[in-house]
Amino acid sequence: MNYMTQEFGIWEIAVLALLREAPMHPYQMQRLLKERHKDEILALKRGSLYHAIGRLERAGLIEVENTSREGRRPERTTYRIAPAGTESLLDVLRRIISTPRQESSEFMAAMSFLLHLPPDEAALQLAERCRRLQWQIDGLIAGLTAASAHVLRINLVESEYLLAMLKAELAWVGSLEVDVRAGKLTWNTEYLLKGAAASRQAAGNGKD
Amino acid sequence: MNYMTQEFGIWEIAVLALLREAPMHPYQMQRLLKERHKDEILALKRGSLYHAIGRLERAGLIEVENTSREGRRPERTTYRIAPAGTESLLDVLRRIISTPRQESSEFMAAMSFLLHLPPDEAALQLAERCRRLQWQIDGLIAGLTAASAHVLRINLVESEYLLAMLKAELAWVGSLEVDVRAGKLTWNTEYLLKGAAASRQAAGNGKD
DNA sequence: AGTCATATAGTTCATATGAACTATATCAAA
DNA sequence: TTTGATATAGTTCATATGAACTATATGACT
Repeated sequence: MNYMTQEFGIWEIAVLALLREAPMHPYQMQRLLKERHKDEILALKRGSLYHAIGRLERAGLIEVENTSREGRRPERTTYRIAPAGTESLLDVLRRIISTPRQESSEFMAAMSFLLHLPPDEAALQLAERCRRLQWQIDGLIAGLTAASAHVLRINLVESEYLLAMLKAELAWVGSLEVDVRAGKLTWNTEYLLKGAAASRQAAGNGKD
Repeated sequence: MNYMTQEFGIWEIAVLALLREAPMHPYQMQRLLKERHKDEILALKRGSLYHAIGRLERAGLIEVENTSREGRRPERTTYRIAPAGTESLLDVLRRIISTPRQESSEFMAAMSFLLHLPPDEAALQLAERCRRLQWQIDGLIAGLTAASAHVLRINLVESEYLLAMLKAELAWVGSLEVDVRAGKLTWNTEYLLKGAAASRQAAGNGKD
């Protein structure tokens, strides 16, 4: 009933979704995703496409329809989705939507170790992030406004989501910066690093 | 001035940050991160730690302090941070904080292809996600409240960030579900898939 | 005394990733 | 007409990832 639903990456989902529209060859998938600006938003690296296709084929989720050649260009292999592929696609979509997962982000890591920067430096970088988030938001809004004239809303939900998340992040980062600048949140890097080491030693350098 | 600042993963940052507190061996890093619940929030897989350490050592950012052995257990190698390591750590932190990056998430991919599910099914899964997000939020708030009694706020910022993001996601997913349930946002999967294929063919099956 | 779970400490290996490369065709400008 | 940019279409290969494995020690419980 579910085939290999676990090990799905983003490329696998994209490939199955595209092949559900019509059979096509890998290069066409790239063009289509680019045309629809999904490549930026999903951060797809083209080099990984052919690997994903290989995996899907081995799993029996897609099939070769035919191979053709124009002039002396490389051969084009056209794929189509298999019935199992459609089922798998819907399975993963259901699972991903229903089940939030803790995906690790660089920024969370940086926040985890924020105390390594002195407060004034931290405030500076946070302010810069705010500026760039605002640019991104402005750009995204412009794009959404332009697109909504000729694209159905269902095809823009991922951008709406991204926009909501960027706005929330901007608000949070902004408020953190304010707290740091106002001294409402502050710290002493030297002290914390020494302190942590000392308390660990006091605790017998071992178990908590 | 900046050494290999680009290819830093989350493990690299964690290792440098920990070694800045005191020299220690890899296993102790794991324990410390677990003790501080950073491992969950950063989604660190322990198998990758030793690889990260190898890279950092080759890059000259950390150094072996000594190796010891207790009984017949495997050897423990204690590392310390090199001056270049401290600089690199601060460099990456500054860069990551100041520069938002589009990191690709599963959920964004699912939203990109939401039209593959029929609207009522989509609403169902979105509702389930809301429920689980709410649990996560409740748990996180409980954890934060408990921790704030004996942990400095600077050591909890990443959880505050996560909380803000989860709340924003819950709000957005909730409003999307409402829109779908109310028919304010709806779609016809069959029609859209056929339509997309047809319009591509009309456009000469090629360049846009 | 024996078994079971857990902590200690790290290694191996199959698989995944993505930057760079290969090679041709086409069109525009100089 | 030669150069240079871009589109076409996919492959290679060094490196990264992480699940599973190795092997001992310790304490708990039966």
